[in-house]
Amino acid sequence: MEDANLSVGYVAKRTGVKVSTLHFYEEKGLIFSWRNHGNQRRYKRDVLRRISIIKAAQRLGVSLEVIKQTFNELPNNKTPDKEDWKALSKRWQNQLEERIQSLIKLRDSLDGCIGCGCLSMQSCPIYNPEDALESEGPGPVILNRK
Amino acid sequence: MEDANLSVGYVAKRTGVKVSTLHFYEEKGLIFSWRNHGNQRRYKRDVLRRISIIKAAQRLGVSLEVIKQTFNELPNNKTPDKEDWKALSKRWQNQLEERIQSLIKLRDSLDGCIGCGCLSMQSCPIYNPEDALESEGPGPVILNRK
DNA sequence: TTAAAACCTCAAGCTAACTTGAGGTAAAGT
DNA sequence: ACTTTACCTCAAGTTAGCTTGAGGTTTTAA
Repeated sequence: MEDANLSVGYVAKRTGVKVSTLHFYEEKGLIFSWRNHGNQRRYKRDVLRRISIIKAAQRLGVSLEVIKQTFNELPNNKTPDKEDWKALSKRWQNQLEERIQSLIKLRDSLDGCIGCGCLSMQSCPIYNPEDALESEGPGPVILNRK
Repeated sequence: MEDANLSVGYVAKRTGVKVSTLHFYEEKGLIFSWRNHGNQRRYKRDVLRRISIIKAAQRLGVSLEVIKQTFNELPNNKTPDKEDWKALSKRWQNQLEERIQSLIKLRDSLDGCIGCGCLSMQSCPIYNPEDALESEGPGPVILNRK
């Protein structure tokens, strides 16, 4: 009963993502399936958790590429269990923290700059990324709307 | 001397953006130029400030579309002066603040979730956007790298 | 048994913010 | 005068993360 074979439509309904997204994730190597007699995708139940993790990580600002790499680091590319998720989320939490700090820095520079209005390309802290904000940093922060 | 006619190459060098980007901004209606005898672009000096503002706003997470709209709201689509910039940056600072708060909320949920590991699609706060994070919210946070 | 619902593949489209390239003209340096 | 550098236009390509559509097959429900 535990390694049930779930259809793509069922998985879509349960996770709230579209069927096309599941196809897409599979193509990208983020999830896996086998085919039934009539060439239709079938999934193990753990795909649900895998997708939860993908979605959670995305909300933390982690790209699909990085998520995939992370999965690959787990023995046998297994779906992260409780302990794994603990480690992953700690790691991503740190990156989140860095991004928050960057934004706070930016907000504070802005405080200083409002009223100055110089916007000198050479010295304005709003314009200039010198302050580690972009230097090698954590990459784009993206919270997807909708 | 003040409304000098600057070449596209000069403006590119001074602002650190590529010539193709200047073409692009012009096409999008973010900056303006006239042509010399030989059909080459010429800019007023204030284009430098305009580009500074575009870049600054982008770092605050404002899209080109919104930047353009904002410029359009200024009388005669003039380049924002010190006072204008004060108002604009205040406005954008608020949006920045909201994004920071969203991320902090997310970080804190994460704190609670690490160790729990449930990731229930139905109840996990990391997965679920219920907490105003996505609801109509401030839109995508994007810090462009490079 | 038949019709609707679900599934399949593959190609192309979407958004943002640009970049690259081809093919040609103008301006500047020697 | 000649050559290099700068500039021009227009079309197409790039990245991420998907979505849409066409044309066809399989499953399921009545």
